[in-house]
Amino acid sequence: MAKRTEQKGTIMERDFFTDVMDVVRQVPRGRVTSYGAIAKYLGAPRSSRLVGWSMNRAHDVKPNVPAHRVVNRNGLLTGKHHFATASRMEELLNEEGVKVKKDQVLDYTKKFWDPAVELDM
DNA sequence: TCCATGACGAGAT
DNA sequence: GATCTCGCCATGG
Repeated sequence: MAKRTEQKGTIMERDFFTDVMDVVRQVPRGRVTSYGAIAKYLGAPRSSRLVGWSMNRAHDVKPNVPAHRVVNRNGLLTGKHHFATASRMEELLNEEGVKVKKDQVLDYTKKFWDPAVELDM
């Protein structure tokens, strides 16, 4: 796990990007999380956009990053257009048992996986 | 250097 | 409950 800081402002002491990748890789199969949840876990609850920014550069990262398990706070597959094909994200989720309807994760609240709760705190 | 943009989110209207 | 507005911070023109 990446080193974190409670202090807002010193959060970038370590690659925010790497932190995001680390958290996303820990999302279990069949579960999803949100950009905001990750941002919050990393100590930057207001910087969810940075999470999205990081995800944009996650396609090349060596250890596979299950980016399809990250959706926005509404359980909407807002990042599907950044995958190889627009249907790739939905396919991957379905394979893991996460049903998707119209870019919307069904039972989102049940499938939701909050790192801040599931990991430590 | 200033401005617009973005896989977002929360609060206000 | 649908929309709008603003905050966040890195990037690119």
